[in-house]
Amino acid sequence: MAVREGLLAVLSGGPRHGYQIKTDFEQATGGVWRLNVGQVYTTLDRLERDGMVTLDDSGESKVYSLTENGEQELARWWEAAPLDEAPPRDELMLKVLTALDRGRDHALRVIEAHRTVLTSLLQQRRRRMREEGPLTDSLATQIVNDALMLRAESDLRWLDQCEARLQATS
Amino acid sequence: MAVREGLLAVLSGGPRHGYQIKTDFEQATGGVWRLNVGQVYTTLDRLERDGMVTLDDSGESKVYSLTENGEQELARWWEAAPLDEAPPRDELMLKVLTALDRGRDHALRVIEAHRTVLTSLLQQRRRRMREEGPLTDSLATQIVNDALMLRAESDLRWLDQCEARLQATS
DNA sequence: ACTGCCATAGTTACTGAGTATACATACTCG
DNA sequence: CGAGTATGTATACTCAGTAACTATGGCAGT
Repeated sequence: MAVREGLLAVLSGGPRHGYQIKTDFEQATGGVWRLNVGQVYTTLDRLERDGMVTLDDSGESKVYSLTENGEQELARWWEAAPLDEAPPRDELMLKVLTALDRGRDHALRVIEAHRTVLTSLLQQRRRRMREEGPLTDSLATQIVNDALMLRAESDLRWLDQCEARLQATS
Repeated sequence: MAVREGLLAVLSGGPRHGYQIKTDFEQATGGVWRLNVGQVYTTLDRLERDGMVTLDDSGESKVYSLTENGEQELARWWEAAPLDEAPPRDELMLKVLTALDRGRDHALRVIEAHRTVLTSLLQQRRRRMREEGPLTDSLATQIVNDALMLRAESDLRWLDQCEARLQATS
């Protein structure tokens, strides 16, 4: 349920219609998260049903606006940190864990393969960031790239740690 | 599509029935990822439809086994690193990005709130890991905890970096 | 012996996330 | 002027995930 709140956030900048919400959302995320139009409209339908937005159908196009409820919901989302939530299912983690079930050696191979790819991916991103980033990228894009790189670094560190733990038990 | 492959991975350990697949999967992930039974069976239905597993209905309970196709698919999944994939939608990132759209100050408040919570969460996990971990936890649980802590650290570093970038543009 | 609880085993119906595609109109570039 | 592209909306579909139900067998306590 993140797109839902994302759309509310866009609408907090003022009423707009579906297509515009989509493009605004994509721009806010520096273009990394594309939205399918269909998803926007169905999500808006649900938001309307739940009293978070209202629809003005009278003009040419359908214009959505935030309601009081919607604003409160949005404010809660921005403030609230997800303390108790179950950790998001992570594909890399799942791969290693299931591979581990099939034996230490298999897990080590999976770790190695992913480390190689992740490393080169990270280097590419670093280079791109150094060369073009500061000149061409918006603040949003820079922030997104920071996140992607830090995430990749953290994944790599984790792979190393997994390997260490596996070798300790051999 | 991670549960799908997760179930295949469990089945690669030998034929078993739905409920057992569920419990095995949960055990493999150190108990952090619970599966709803319904999801297991519907996913197995799709896997059967796609020729990844076969169902033996003759006995008391329904026993699923991997097919050739299923094994190949699974091997591909374990080997292949997701190079070109779109970055996973991350709730924290989305919060900060949309908040940024509503103004620098708002973004700074959101960052600050999340940093506080994340920091204490991380400390809790660190303490738990130091005190109980090595004695009671399985290898899977330890590995999962590693991932959660590294992820939290990376998120914190990212929040710091966001703040720095925001203050640089003020 | 009975009762209630828990684990095992499976089914069904539902919501929500996400994709593909169809169908308009309008602008714009060669 | 026509082809392509941007804007705008709608609908049908698959997959992910949850809730709630049935049913059976064991076993713990009274």
